[in-house]
Amino acid sequence: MKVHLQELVKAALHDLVSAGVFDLALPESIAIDRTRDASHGDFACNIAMVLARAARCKPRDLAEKVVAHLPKSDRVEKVEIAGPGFINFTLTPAAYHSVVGDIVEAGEAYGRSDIGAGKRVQVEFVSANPTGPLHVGHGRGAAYGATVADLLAAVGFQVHREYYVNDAGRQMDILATSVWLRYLELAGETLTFPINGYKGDYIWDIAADLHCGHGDSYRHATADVFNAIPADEPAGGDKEDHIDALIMQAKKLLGEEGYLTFFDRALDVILSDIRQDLEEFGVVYEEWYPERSLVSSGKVDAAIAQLKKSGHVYEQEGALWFRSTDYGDEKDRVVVRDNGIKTYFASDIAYHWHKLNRGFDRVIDIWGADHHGYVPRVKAALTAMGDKEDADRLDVLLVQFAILYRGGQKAQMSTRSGEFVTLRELRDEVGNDAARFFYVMRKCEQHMDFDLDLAKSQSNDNPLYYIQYAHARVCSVLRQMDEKGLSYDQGSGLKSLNLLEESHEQALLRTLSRYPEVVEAAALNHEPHQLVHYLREAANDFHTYYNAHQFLVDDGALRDARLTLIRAARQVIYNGLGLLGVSAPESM
RNA sequence: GCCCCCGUAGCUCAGCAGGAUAGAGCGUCCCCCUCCUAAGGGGAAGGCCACACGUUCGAAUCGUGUCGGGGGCACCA
Repeated sequence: MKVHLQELVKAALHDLVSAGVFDLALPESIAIDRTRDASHGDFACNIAMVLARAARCKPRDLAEKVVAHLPKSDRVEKVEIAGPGFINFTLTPAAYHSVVGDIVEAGEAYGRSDIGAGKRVQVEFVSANPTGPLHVGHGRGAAYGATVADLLAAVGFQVHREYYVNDAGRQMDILATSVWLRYLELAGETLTFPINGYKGDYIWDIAADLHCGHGDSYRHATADVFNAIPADEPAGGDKEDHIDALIMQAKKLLGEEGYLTFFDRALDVILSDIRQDLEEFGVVYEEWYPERSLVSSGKVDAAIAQLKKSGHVYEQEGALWFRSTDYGDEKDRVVVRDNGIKTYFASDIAYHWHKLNRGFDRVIDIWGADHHGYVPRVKAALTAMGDKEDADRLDVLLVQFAILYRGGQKAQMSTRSGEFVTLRELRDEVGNDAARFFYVMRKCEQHMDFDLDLAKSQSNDNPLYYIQYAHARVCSVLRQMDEKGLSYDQGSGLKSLNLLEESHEQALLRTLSRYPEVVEAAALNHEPHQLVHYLREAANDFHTYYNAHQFLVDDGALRDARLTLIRAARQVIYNGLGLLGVSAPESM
């Protein structure tokens, strides 16, 4: 529709210029916007104000000339000039009636498009360290990432969803060591658990499982384990030195094979738990990309070599530094520590470098907002290694924290304390639908207060129920129709749409026609919340209509028309909820 | 100190590639079922869009600065 109006205006301007009325360059694009107020018609064009200066003409006069030269269109009922020089278009009812046909014809595909033109987009999200169950902070990234990915797929992008598994590095060693220490306790040893170890119940579970399977074969006396280990923090030492020494001790006492038994089991159990959790949440991936494969295949070394080749690398005090300040970072960053261990930054560079070389047109990372300082240095490295355009293909979307409130009380979410609220607990409490919906209700850069009581409430306070109820209500009407022995004929309904003359019907039609634009905007701007708000409006239009008019009327043609309309509304709500990963119940 | 996000109705938030009287939900106050689920609908009250300058025909929207809230600034991952 917008395109149609743009063409009309363009044609009018072309006429005016070629007739020599104005001497100006035709604008690249002509803005046609939905009006906010129905008294301004359906669409408005501001072109007269934009061109007024160049045309040396008052906006309203210019607008009048444009209107006079507009080609005729059967979809436009009237054109008015208003305010400072807006050209307002009011569409004919027939123009809106065609929307119903479009929806009926497209069904579940209504709202989908191919503007993505099959371009390959990778969306990497969650990627939480496999050191414990997902908590509610990860949940927001999961819901947001999954929805953004689905939206992009809906508008024609070829989407590759990926979870980067940080299964190498120090945190994993701390995990393996934590499990071993718990195992020792189960085997009968008495020890003081390190302050920096993982203390969650799931560590005990994994340890118990291993103790069950292997008995005491990995048992060592506490005295040997803690022999020559520097003191932990409560004892006046450094907690980092303490845990690092314990890791070394575990590797030494257990040997490579024994150590890997603990390491692999912990990783397996936790990763499959995460995978299952996400699957139950409706979040699935095309690929789980292990950091270990990056290391073992030599990609990290290759990346470092590439970085060296760029000339932006130097050695200082035994460490290898990347001069990221050359690219506007505030300080240089270490890539290889003086003890020879590569930093997390090194594998991250390698991962992203490799990602950009995997043939994606666009790469989207979804990170927690606490990582924002990381963006410039990753981009700096990619720019140094390739060219600027490579780095520009990477979009990093930062998701702010979600804070849970239960009865006004803030919930803990520290992975280390063992007293966090897990995603699974949240899902059990409010259900998958409410969790998915509430997480994407706010734009991602907005700090979010997640009100558990509201998400659980089955009342009109809860926007999710309001939308789902609209869907269920249509289903209910159709059930009533059967019970009353009334007939419905879609073909007749489509032919009788001209009977839909009520203002409520016009309003609903107008809203339904917007759906494809909303999906497109939500996808391209990575803003699922736009779809949430739209669905609420659509549900509102439907509920209002429901209250104002009877659908199951005696007049067969009118009944067919109205039922066709509300079935179209149901389809749009169904499609929209589907994109949000939320169910559309047939009865409530 | 530097960087990121936020500051719109009592509360939670839309609106922000500039546009015509600033919107919704909740809460408050009225009203609507002999009728397809009242888990609904209609109406009222409620705002110097944090503040100040600037750009513009036009600023909640763009720019700069100030103030307030949240977060981040390791040879950790």
